[in-house]
Amino acid sequence: MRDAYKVLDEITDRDVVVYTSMITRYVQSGDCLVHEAFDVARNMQREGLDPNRVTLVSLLQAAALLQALKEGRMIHGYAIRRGIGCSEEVFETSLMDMYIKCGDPRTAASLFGTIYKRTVGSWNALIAGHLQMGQPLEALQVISIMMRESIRPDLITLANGILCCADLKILQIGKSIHGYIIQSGIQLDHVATTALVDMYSKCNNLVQARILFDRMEKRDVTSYNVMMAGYLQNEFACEAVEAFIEMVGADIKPNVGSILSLLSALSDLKDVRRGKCALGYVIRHELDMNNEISNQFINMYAKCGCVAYARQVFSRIRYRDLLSWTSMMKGYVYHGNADEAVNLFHMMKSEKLEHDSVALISLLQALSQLGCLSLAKEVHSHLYRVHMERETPVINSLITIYAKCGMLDMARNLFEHMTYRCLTSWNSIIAAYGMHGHGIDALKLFERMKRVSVEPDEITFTSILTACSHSGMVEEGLQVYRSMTEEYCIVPREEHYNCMIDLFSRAGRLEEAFDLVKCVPSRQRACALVALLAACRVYGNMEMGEEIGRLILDLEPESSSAYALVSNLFAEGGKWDEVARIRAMVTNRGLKMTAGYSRIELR
DNA sequence: TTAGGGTTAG
Repeated sequence: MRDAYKVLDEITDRDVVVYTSMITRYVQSGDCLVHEAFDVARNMQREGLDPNRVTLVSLLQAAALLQALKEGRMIHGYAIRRGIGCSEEVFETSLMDMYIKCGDPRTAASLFGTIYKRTVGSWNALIAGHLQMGQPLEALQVISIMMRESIRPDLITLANGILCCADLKILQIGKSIHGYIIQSGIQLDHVATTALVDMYSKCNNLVQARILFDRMEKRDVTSYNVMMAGYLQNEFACEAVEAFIEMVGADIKPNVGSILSLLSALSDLKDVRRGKCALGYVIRHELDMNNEISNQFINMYAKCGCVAYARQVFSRIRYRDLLSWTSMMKGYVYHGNADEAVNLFHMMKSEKLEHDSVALISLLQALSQLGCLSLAKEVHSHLYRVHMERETPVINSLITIYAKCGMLDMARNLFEHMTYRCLTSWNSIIAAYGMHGHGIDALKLFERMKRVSVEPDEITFTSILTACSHSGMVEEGLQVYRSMTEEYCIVPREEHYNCMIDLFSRAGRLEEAFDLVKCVPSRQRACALVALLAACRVYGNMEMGEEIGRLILDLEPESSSAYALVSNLFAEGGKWDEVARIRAMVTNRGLKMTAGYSRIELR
């Protein structure tokens, strides 16, 4: 390239064409030499030569590559003054492209209207502009208008269409675009195939995504990252890790995105061992341990129960951003160390960092654990000062904290005055009534929610069933349970079984409860068994109680509370030999019995 | 062409 420049120097009679070809070459050379294009243009002007349309198109491309909006605007202004390229498709499309890549898609969209004869290129630029503005639906509409005007889309149009469908999770249109590509014999390229993999996995069609991924001739970091993200979105963390291993095995160097997805998968799997390996990998391969990656390490360690490691990573970050603070706070909340989370919030404020609604949510969760009503009220009034009173997730957290602190009226009031109620808002208020033993009100809210066409999810049912169980509403609970499985086709999870077992147990229907326990996978059975054991004591069914007691001890031989429960049961039945035997087991295993406590602030 | 902290239950 430099040699070519020397050649130019040697040409004594330089004209616009020579200069323009130099500029074009610099633009095509790649990122590091692009800025030289502007130098050549300046030299050209110094020699009194005026750039022509081709020169300006190349310079616009340079501005787009360098995201140099200022230079791009200057070129645009120059073109207007000299009347170059106005209403010409190629020139206007280059202008649109420049504005979009420089982050000003609005100007690009307004330029579209001035083009006299539009070609696919100009339509594509408009579509790209909408996509960049985060308007995938508008982009799709442009594609359909374009098709109606009988303009044949090219692969770029179609790939952008696929991206829109991925964003909007519209499988049907995505599939029809894929079908159109096959029918019209357009050869799929690497970028379009990657977009298809992304679209199918975002639309939960992982099988099709993997088929396309496997058919790719050459896979790169991006295609692997897309596949990993697909697995993660569909809760296949194990497969995401395998894809990462496969990528490294194929000698493809992971980038920041790959590491972020890997850490996300490992935190889902709670696999701290491989999490530590990931840290080793980042250090060995001198990957930039930037905030993005550090924050994700904090999340991973916290999710795996290693809050101390998370704190170490947090402490080593030189310039902590909002995400670092919130991730660490969330880690503490997750492990019930709410005091430390509140401390962190204060430390963050003392470092003059502005919080956002997400940080406030973590703070509210911590305050909720501490039963700290006064501070929650402070947060509530603060929301109005900073105009966050309409932020649904924060209000949902407030509903929960008010309910947990005994202020059900306040929770209801917040709920009724919300501008927008999402599914979580309904779940929160139903849970609020449930925890106060107002089963009938919870059911009424459930009916109202259905009337306004909000589809309940598994959490809604957990809350409703808990509410029924706390209010002793066995028949209603059974009806809700049936509607969950039959009407809403929700497969009951462990928590639903536990609710039902609790419901039967409290009502003294011990046999039915015991039958249901058998549906829970044995590893997760302990919780249900404890509830049933308590019921056996209340209803004096010592025979079943003893059987359950033995089952609990088999399942949790290291849990001191399990021994306490079983020993109490035998004590009540006067079986002092058994009591002594269990006490001896506790001593032999070196376990200690600890007393429980609860904490709440008085109003 | 990809990727990051969000509310609810138990």
